[in-house]
Amino acid sequence: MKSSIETDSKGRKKVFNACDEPCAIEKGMRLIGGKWKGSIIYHLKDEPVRFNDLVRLLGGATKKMVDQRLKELELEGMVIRKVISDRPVAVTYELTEFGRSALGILELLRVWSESNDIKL
Amino acid sequence: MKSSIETDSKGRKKVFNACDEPCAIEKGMRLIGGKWKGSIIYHLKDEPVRFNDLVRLLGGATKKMVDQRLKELELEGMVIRKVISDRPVAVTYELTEFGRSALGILELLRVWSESNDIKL
DNA sequence: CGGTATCCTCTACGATACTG
DNA sequence: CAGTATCGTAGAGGATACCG
Repeated sequence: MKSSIETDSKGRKKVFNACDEPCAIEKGMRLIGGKWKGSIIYHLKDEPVRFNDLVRLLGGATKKMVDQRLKELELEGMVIRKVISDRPVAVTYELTEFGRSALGILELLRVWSESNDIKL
Repeated sequence: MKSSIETDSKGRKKVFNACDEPCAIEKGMRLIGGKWKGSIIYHLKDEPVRFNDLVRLLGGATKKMVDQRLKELELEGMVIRKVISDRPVAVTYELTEFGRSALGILELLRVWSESNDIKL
């Protein structure tokens, strides 16, 4: 098990441990966890979707949130942004192959989550 | 699509939309997402584990964090706390059937996450 | 339409010390 | 050993307004 120690500006220490198996889970969670992220990917499963449509589909997320998540997803290589036309401006987002490879997990999660009703 | 509006103490409004499919994903994420939660469940997959062992296994999580997550997991019915002995105090945590039912998702997530190396 | 820019709040996470 | 208590901070999330 590797570990590293960093010291912040106030001289406080932070320990980063690199355990292997479970950290793969933490890492994966960072990719598809986080608010709205999984939902966004799931909404793109069938076809490209335009920005404002996505905002509406998510129902409750602000533009800013969706925008942020989309940028993360783009950086991670899960989503591609495409400009369809200027004047009027039109942009769509679609999944990459990598993004598509996450759908299995999300589908499983969705089914599992629906099959039992935990209140919050 | 149902939606509700709440007003907080400062008179600010919050809109809660109840979309169906993707919200199942958000709901599921609340159960197994969140820092360390997935990892904790995954560490309990084979056998009951004692509190401090869990803390060590996670490598990097503080007692407080582990304690908090375990309490959430207990409330959600995914984990059971068992007092093995007093003097010396010994407690173990193990998965319920429900908790076990989440292992498939986590295993899939782990494999997926390991099979591609996204930095951060 | 597809975003930015601002501002604000709350809570999640963490370091550390202490207890039965 | 298995927690609780305290205190602190960064940043995630959100309401709202504005822009090309």
